[in-house]
Formats: sequence, structure tokens, C-alpha cells
Amino acid sequence: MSEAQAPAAPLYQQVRTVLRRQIESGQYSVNSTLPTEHDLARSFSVSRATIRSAISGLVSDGFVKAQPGVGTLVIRTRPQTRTATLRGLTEDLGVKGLTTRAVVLKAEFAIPSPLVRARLELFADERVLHLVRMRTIASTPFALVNSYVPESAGISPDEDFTGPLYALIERSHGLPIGHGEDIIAARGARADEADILQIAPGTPVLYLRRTAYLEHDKPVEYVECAMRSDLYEYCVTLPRSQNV
Amino acid sequence: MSEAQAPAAPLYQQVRTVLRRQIESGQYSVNSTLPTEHDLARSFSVSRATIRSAISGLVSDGFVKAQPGVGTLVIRTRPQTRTATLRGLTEDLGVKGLTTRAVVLKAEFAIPSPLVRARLELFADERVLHLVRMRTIASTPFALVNSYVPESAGISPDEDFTGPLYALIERSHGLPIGHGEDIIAARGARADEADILQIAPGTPVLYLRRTAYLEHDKPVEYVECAMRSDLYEYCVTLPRSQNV
DNA sequence: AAGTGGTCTAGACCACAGA
DNA sequence: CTGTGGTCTAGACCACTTT
Repeated sequence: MSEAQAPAAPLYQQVRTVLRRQIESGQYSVNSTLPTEHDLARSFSVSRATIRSAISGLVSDGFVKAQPGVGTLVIRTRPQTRTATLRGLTEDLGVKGLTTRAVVLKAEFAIPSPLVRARLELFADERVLHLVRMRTIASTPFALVNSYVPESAGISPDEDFTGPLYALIERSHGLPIGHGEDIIAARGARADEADILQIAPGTPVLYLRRTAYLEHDKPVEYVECAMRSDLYEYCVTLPRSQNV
Repeated sequence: MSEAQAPAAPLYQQVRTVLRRQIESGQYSVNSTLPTEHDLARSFSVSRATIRSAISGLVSDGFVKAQPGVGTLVIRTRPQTRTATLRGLTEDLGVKGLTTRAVVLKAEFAIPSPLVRARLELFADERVLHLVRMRTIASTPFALVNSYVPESAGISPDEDFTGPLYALIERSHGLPIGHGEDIIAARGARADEADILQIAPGTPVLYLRRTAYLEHDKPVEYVECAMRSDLYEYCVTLPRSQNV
């Protein structure tokens, strides 16, 4: 091959894409079956293993369900409901088609409170980067965000914090964030929050506390966030526990 | 077949189990690599495809990570953090070690509001079972729950609703609940809610709306729930999106 | 009995990482 | 360069569902 072309995707991915498009375009309707794996192998001129690999992807995507002795059943024409994933507020709103800006009110190293120290599993003398940001939708403030990141994360107070914080953390560590835990409560806005969020003190706000972890369960971020509930609601899609 | 024996698990599952036990027992430590696929194939006396199938399972479980040109890296010795799962309030509190009782305030078939009809994707003339329940912790009311279940679910108003509703639904359908979507907001308690929850009107409460679906995205339950945030906080563990 | 997906083999070539 | 995981093939036999 002397051609210097964009490398072709693996065969099984190509097949998966084709089948997926056919399903999404209604060529195979719900409750109908795909052609048999042998037939697909013939018509795509690939081995059956390749077809199985492609179908396996469609199963993960929730499009089809394999039934031994019957066939490969189409169970959905749209991709499976996306399961809950951890997103920063910037990304979350991005998904909803809203653009948001962060205004940095404070960015400095500080001695963590005992609560923050416990959440981040810090040693006694470790400092944290304390970040206070306000987020707006269409120039209306809707969230006051307190973020705490261990000093060891190597993020400087001088960085640009108007974008997604997660991106900075992931870049700094070279490691992706593994998972997070959210705790959500409702309470009345405190005076300082009310002032910034432009609401009356005591107005019910969503109060989110999140701890984010790296892959090896090492905490990298603790966030406390007060949000105007009239501008933002917390949404999550939950899979039913599969008794693994 | 005259033998009534437990059928042996597929080879790749056996291999996966063996490797998993070895990882969990510390035989392979974090950041070390598994033997190469070729070596594993030799030592297990199976084909490399079988080994790859086994390893693929370990990847899903979050135990290892395959790195082209390097090897199969062990990244965890405990199974991946359990992801968020859908639980009814009864189950949820049970996990937290609290026992709760439900007091049924209302259980009757009713004409659904347009919102409920939309959420449950009902036909125009379908009725719903409307259930109003109050939940208590240590005899203090903490949640006022409005549940709506399609009449077609086949649940009678005379059932025992003091336990988990999900159990009734799953038993009635013989099908498990597939997933759910929660929307969480904060707002002040309405007069009727405040009365039942024994708080002042306007006190901030968590307001949860949940739609639960069967496997094929058929809605089976819509819930609106006002909760005292001083007695209950909403917790969820979120996996970071894996860019599939 | 025929046909389905589920499993398995024994090869092969590739792109990539590290010495 | 060697060795790794990633992909792919052309078969094979099995348990299962349906006819």
C-alpha cells in the first residue's frame, strides 16, 4: 500500500456502523430480526466472527438482543438511554444546548476545613486550591460553586478557570476522572448566596456536594454548589441494578 | 442426556473467573501486567480468542486495561465502584440501614393529568392507579409520594402498598424494571405537603420526579415526591462517561 | 430435522511501544 | 528489532428454538 490515506476503521466497526444506520433509518423495525449471522457474513463478505463483533457492539448500544435459537432481535430504533455519567456543570449544560460562562470570584491555595480534608482524604498539612466561581445562563447567575482541589493535583491559581475544571484536572494528571459521588439536598439560600444568585434569602436552592475520584479511587475534587432550582434541575438516568 | 449435572461454564468464563480471583487475591498487583495473551493461551491450553474473550470481561469489570504494544495492565484489585442504580425509597433506605413504613393515604384508579399521561405514554382513554403515600422515619413523616401506574400494569388498588412498589410491578409483569430517570428540584413546601410533613409552608424540600421504564423503554411508573431535606438527601454514584 | 446464536480453534497479519 | 494487543479468517461443534 503506497497510499497515505486516513486509516480505514476496522471491519467490524464499519459493519456495526452500517447496521446501526439501517436500524436507525427504520430498515429493520422493532421486533423484527436481523439477517442471520451467516447471511450477514456472506453479504458483507467477512467472517462470522467479524459480524459477531459488530453485533456485540449493537447489543451494548441497546439496539438489538441476541436470542439463541431465534435470531438477533431489534429492540430499539434509537440509541439506548444514556446512563448517568459524571459531568461538570459546563459539560452538562453543553449537552442541554446551553452555553454557560464561569466568573471566577476567588482562586487561591488555602487550609482546608476538616470536612474538605476528610472528603479529599488529605494529610494534615496539605493545602487545597479553593476556587469560587459563579455560573451564568444568558447572563443570569444560576450557580455559586465552591471547588476544592488538592495542591498535589498541580493546578495553579493562575490557570483559566472559566472553562471545564475537569479538563484541567485530567490534563494535569494525564489520567481521566473515574467516578463521582453526588449528594443533593434542598435548603434556603444563605444571604451571601442569595446576593450573588439574585434571589431573596431563604429561597429554596438545590445544594449539591460532589466528590470526584481518579481511577484508583483517589479523590481529586470536592465541590459544594448552590443552584437556583428555577434555572437548573438535576437529572440522572439510573440503570436498575443488574445482579452481576 | 441421562446425567443431571450442572452444565460446565464456557471456557472463557472459567478463565475469566480464575484471572479475577488471582487479581483479587493480590497475585497480580496494581500497575503490573498480566502474562501476554499468547502465554495465557498456552498455560490455560485454550486458544487466544478464548483468552481475549475472558480479558474483555475483566476490562468491563474495570480490573484491567489493555495497552497495545505494552500488555494488559492491572488497574484495580477490587471490582469497579458500583454504579448508580435505581431503587425505590424503601430499598434505598434499607441500604442505609433505616427502616421505613409507608402509610397509604389514597389508592384508586383515576384519569391521569396530561403530564402524567405524557410521562407514561398512555393512550387517551387509559386510566392510572393513583397512589398517595406518606413515608416515615422513626415515626416522623419525611416524604409525600404520588405514584402513578398504568391500569394495564394490572395492579389492584387493594394490594398491600406499605412495602416496595417496585416489587409489585416486577411481580405483576414478570419483567424487571429496566431503568429510570430522575429529575430533582428544590422548592418550598406547598400547604398540603407542609401539613403532612410537619413543617412550615415554604420550607425548602427536595422535589423528585421519576419515570421508571421496563426493558423496552415502556414506562411503568411515574412518581412525584416531596421530601424533607433535613431527613433525606439524594445520593448517586456516577461513572465518568467512557467515550465508547 | 433444520436453523439459530454461543463457543472455540489454529492459524494469520497489522500497528504500536520499547530496547 | 522483538513482542504486545488489535483485527480477521475459515472452519467446527454445541445447545437451543422452531417447524
